[in-house]
Amino acid sequence: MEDIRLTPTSYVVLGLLTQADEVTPYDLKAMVAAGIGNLWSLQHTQLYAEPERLAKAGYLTETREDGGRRRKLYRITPAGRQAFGAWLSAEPAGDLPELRDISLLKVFFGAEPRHIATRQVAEHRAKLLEYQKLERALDGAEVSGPLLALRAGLGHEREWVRYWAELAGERDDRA
Amino acid sequence: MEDIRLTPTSYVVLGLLTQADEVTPYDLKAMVAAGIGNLWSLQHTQLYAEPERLAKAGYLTETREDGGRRRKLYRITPAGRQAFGAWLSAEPAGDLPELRDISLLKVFFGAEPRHIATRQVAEHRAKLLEYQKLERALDGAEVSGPLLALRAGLGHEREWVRYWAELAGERDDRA
DNA sequence: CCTATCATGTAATCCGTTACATGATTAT
DNA sequence: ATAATCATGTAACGGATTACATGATAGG
Repeated sequence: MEDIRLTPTSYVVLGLLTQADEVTPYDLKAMVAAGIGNLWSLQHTQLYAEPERLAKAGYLTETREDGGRRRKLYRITPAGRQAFGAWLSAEPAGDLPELRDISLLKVFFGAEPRHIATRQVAEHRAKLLEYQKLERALDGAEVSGPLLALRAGLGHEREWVRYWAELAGERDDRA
Repeated sequence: MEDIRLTPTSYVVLGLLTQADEVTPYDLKAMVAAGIGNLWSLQHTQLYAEPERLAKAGYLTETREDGGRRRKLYRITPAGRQAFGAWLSAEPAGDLPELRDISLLKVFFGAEPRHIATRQVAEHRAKLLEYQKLERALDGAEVSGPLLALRAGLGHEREWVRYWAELAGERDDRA
């Protein structure tokens, strides 16, 4: 039973496992894609490595299928639930997120904004549409964590569209 | 002369070096703090490691002071300028930035939003004020990369304030 | 049948973080 | 003087990415 440091990646995995029964890394991949991936994405290889790490520390159990592919199956343990619950209700640390946007980095360093902006507007508009579709899908259901998070995404995508549109000279007054 | 992969960190360092003559890692630290750090921060240790890496690959030259502390001094080479220029004018890859906000992650997974939101509003308001002060400092100067990047920061901070204020039940209609 | 794409994984590399450490300045 | 903070680094570790690889399934 090793002692490991829990990272955001760990909590994403633990969080998903609290909502599922027993899953394979591939299931996790699908779950990530279905939701949190939009705000905190993970490479598929991490979805193999991280559960293994968590299992070694006692937060998950690892079993293998008997027949066929003998895939690995993970399930959260009480210790895992406990650790996740503790994190969930703990005060988040005080550091604010950074934009860390490559395009913006280039603008900062003097890249021609117009060109970059035109493409960025298009991409952010596409993302915005995707989110709006997702929002409609959640319409009617009661307010949930995923819905609240989605709304944050919507707000920021609108802001990106507004920002890049202005830089592109589009003067779009309504995102 | 090793062959290295250039990361965003590399470009931040290269970019700063195009604007300065000869600097120590500590100078870099100050330069990062003065601006770029708001959208892409770096640990101080990276400001020791990364220039070394870049120097080994021929993008920087490394010299040492003769007297006193014998600090390391870095200067960008033509190869460095070339690499930076190429990156700057290259089409940014298509992947959009993610929010990657721990507080939002907790909300997604069902943490009580009200409590988290109250604190987040305060912190984002503080950041917003800081940006507004910075903006005033740049007032009058012509439009520059840093100013444009700052405006992106302002927009997103306003959006965060709006978002968290609503979750906190503040109903603030004007960020 | 053959070819893409999906599903499932392992291994190596390496960048970034964490931990540690100490010399120089400034404040009290 | 002494404490505190600033300045300047080194070393180890580990999580995340990259590269590689192969079995299953579906489409043509």
